[in-house]
Amino acid sequence: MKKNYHHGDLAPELLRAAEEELRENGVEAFSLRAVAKRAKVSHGAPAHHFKDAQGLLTALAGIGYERLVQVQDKRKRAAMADPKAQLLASGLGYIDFAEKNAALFRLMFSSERPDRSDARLATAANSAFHNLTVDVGSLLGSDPRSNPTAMRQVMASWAIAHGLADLMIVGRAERAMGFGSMKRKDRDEALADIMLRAITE
Amino acid sequence: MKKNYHHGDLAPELLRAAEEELRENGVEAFSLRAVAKRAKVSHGAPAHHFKDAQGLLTALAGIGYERLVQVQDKRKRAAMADPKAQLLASGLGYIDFAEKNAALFRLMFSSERPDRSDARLATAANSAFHNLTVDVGSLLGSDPRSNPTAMRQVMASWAIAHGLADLMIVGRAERAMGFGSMKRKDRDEALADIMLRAITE
DNA sequence: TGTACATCAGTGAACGCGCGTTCACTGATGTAC
DNA sequence: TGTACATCAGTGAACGCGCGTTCACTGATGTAC
Repeated sequence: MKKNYHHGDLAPELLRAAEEELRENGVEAFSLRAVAKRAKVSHGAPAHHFKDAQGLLTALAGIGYERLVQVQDKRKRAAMADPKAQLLASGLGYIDFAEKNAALFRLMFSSERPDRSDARLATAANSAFHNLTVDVGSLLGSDPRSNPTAMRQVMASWAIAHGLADLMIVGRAERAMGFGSMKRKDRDEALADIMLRAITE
Repeated sequence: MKKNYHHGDLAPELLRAAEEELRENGVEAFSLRAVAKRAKVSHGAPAHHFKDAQGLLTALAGIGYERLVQVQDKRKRAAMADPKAQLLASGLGYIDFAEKNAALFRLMFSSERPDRSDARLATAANSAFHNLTVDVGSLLGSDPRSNPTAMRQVMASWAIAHGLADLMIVGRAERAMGFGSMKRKDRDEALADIMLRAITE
């Protein structure tokens, strides 16, 4: 690749670098200068693309939600078509994403750094939730948004997947269940069994 | 209170100040100097009681787990004696604690700052988990540690409470369920209903 | 009870560091004519 | 196709800030005799 004075495509490059920084050093140690350095660009350059560190992290969190949905969709396509299997696939995708992108998951759900009032971020975050609502809707055969009981089922499905994901990231589920020594398929089965308990038709 | 050169009881005072800092500014903005300032002590003083910021946060996280168990126990004492009610009370206490101590909860479960290999912290963290195991044990009438299926029930109970708690802190459960406009008792009922879905006898 | 002395628990100045942000600059690119 | 010029997207020096940590110090407390 030619070494230009102008990078040409710095914005996505910064996002990539930011994600790597996050992965290696965690949300709490995140710094804009380190991102610029990793992107091999002076530390003043990001200002031309993102207002500040918060702007960059907000964009990155948004991308995270989009990728979360992608991971879930991939799982769903590989699963059986019946509503319960689809809902489980969503949950497994959720956990899968969290495990493989722990720091990003943290940024998305537990960090104060992204600007949660940002419209694009809110849209991306809601779309993941919306998918879940649809899944539960087809399981129950009704639109959850008009039905408080169904809404609780949505919440239960989300909470158990989210709880498992979050506890797995800290290593607490590992200690309790010993996932580490299990084959991937067995682990998924165990997780599905656990989530299934929170899914009532 | 007399204004002494020696504070006399600085260690607990620092822990109190640290918790206030956490509450007001969040984990990500935590600094030792701010804690010292809040405790009305020079910024060099904490070194006599805690090795560094990590030491202070590790101790604080440990205290958090102890308080979590206390909140749960209080709820359990106020609940019916049957195992299912006890388990639900544990869950409601968990959520209650998380809501009222959001930043501390984050420190305990999602932060990289405490030293997770610290023996006291590990003990405190495990004790909360142990209580849960006991509750599920008396619900199922067997010791979960010798029974993989029961262990999954433990994990399900924990995950749904943890997931609800974490999602409530970020305000996501709020948006879905509208807890804000509910009376405390109704809200607890809704939460119990959701958690109940993950509890199979 | 009094004195000498060790230890404890603070103070505050000093250090070096990485941070975000600003700004004058400059090379590269795109556009008008 | 060539030239002039505006705009874009970088550079790198400079700034002020809060941070953690160190260290010589000093006031308060506890203990031995």
